Amino acid sequence: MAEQGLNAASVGIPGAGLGWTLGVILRTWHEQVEAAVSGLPHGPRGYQILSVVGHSDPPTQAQLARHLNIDKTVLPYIIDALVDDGVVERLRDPADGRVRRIAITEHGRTVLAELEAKVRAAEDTVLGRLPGTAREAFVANASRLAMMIHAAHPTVDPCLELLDAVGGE
Amino acid sequence: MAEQGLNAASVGIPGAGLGWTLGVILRTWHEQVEAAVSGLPHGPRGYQILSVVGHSDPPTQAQLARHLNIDKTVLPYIIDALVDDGVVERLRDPADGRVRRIAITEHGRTVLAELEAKVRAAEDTVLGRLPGTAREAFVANASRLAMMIHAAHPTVDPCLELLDAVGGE
DNA sequence: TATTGTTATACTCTATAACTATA
DNA sequence: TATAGTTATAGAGTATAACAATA
Repeated sequence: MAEQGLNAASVGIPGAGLGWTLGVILRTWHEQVEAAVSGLPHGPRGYQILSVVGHSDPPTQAQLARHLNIDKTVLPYIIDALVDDGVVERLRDPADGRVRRIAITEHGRTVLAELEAKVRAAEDTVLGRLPGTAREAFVANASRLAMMIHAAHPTVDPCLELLDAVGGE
Repeated sequence: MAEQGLNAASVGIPGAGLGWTLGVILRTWHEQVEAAVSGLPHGPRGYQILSVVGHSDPPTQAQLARHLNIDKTVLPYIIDALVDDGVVERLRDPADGRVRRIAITEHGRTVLAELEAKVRAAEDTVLGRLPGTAREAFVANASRLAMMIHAAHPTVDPCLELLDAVGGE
């Protein structure tokens, strides 16, 4: 019981490489944000949807599924819960009777504003351990990398405008 | 069907913030590494265990579970599969009859060496989109952050020696 | 009494398939 | 024929609870 940690011989491969590193950070983010957005249905998932819907023209469910990498078969349940909560609504597209566009409601905007403040605070507790410049560099590099990956992925939406705005190659 | 992507209005919150960013990167890592280590039981999970065991003194199962954030009840199944594969073995600890220390076998060392080369290549396809300096900065910052989080987490192993080697505060 | 390892069970999340309505 | 959305079902992954062995 004296020794609880792993031997220092693992310095060469801290934890177990990049996957361990990203896993630790993402898991912490998830825990913090889950606590921050408790109340909203489906926690971080529901928040991500509300956030996208709140900052873009009403997307279709298929677009949301592709963008957030959520299976299209689980989206209806989450959307239903968010509609019941009164933060989003389903709009019929006059141009295409098949699609349902997800729009944020007025109430949803106020909820989103509150949650964004809480999430910012939650992310501060995660990233705040890094000095300012390192933190900014980390977020910028991660964003850039994720958007390049996302843009290159054949099955998901291009998001090329975003890429240009950030400087992908 | 003309427009497939999301509106550029979401530039302010690319995707849906930090969670989206880390999720995209980690998911891509997982896909690539899963393909790279196919053959080893339990894919990336099995690889992470083999990697830790191959680079440290034989840890107990409880230590492995805490370090890799795997529930202690699923570890026996994974270890069983790795033992059946002949890459690790369970050793009894002379000092404590309860614990089973997991050690890599000779065969396991050759398998690990091969897999590490494949994983390095897989990670290159993930991170290779970033220019060299940005990539190094990203990995260094991510590592540092993850180790600080890990060290601060009360329920997991301290790993303080690792932290010192990298420069935590 | 607490801890390591194990097993069995239940629960959650995700993926598969099939159906409708539109195009 | 193909796509958007929905539903029901099956599977993988994860957590909960209980147990034996040891400290």
